[in-house]
Amino acid sequence: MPTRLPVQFFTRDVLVVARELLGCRVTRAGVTVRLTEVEAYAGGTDPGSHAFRGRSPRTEVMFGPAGRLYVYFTYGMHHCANIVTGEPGTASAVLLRAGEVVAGHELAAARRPGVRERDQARGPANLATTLGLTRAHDGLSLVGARAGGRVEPPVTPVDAATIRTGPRVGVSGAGGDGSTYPWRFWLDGEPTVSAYRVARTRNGTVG
DNA sequence: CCTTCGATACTC
DNA sequence: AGTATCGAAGGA
Repeated sequence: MPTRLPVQFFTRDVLVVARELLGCRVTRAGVTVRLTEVEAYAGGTDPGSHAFRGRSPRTEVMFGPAGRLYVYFTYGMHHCANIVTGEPGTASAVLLRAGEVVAGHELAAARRPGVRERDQARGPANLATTLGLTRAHDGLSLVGARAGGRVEPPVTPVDAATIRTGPRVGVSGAGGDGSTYPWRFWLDGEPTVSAYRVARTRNGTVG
């Protein structure tokens, strides 16, 4: 039996959970990814969070129990996956930004044909695709008996000295300076960590 | 390696 | 109108 992380792991402060998720293995739909990069979003108190402006049909899952997936659709074509954290009502979550495929390579390759193995789950939308996640899986639990996937602790413990932090990617500051907290966590030296991109606003559009 | 930029449709 | 992105194209 795999050693699945219990709901109590996720029902803690989002910054603690985000840091400890590094090196953990997420399994879903036949593919296992070892997480190398994540970001924390602190719900209603965080201008960078989708939940900052309160409840909506899209963000409903974030307000519920920990250990469930919050999957959103963005840029007209991409899905990104989060794991809900904290007590119900806090609406905090950890965005899964990148990982290394460690099992289910054939299925992963079928979902993203023609890409190098390193890039299979490099970037949040690529990771979601590799795990077969769409809006249809919003609310899917990774804990408990009815789970539709699982999260396991690292096989070999993560060396704390390799953990890095920095500003979150693509959070442009639309909510003000507060959206640039250093709440991105990654493992130094991992080739699967996504390239940092500065937020870019579309120009040339006239309303 | 780096940079810029278009695709695309949901959300508020 | 803005977006928690990606991949192609072109330059160094």
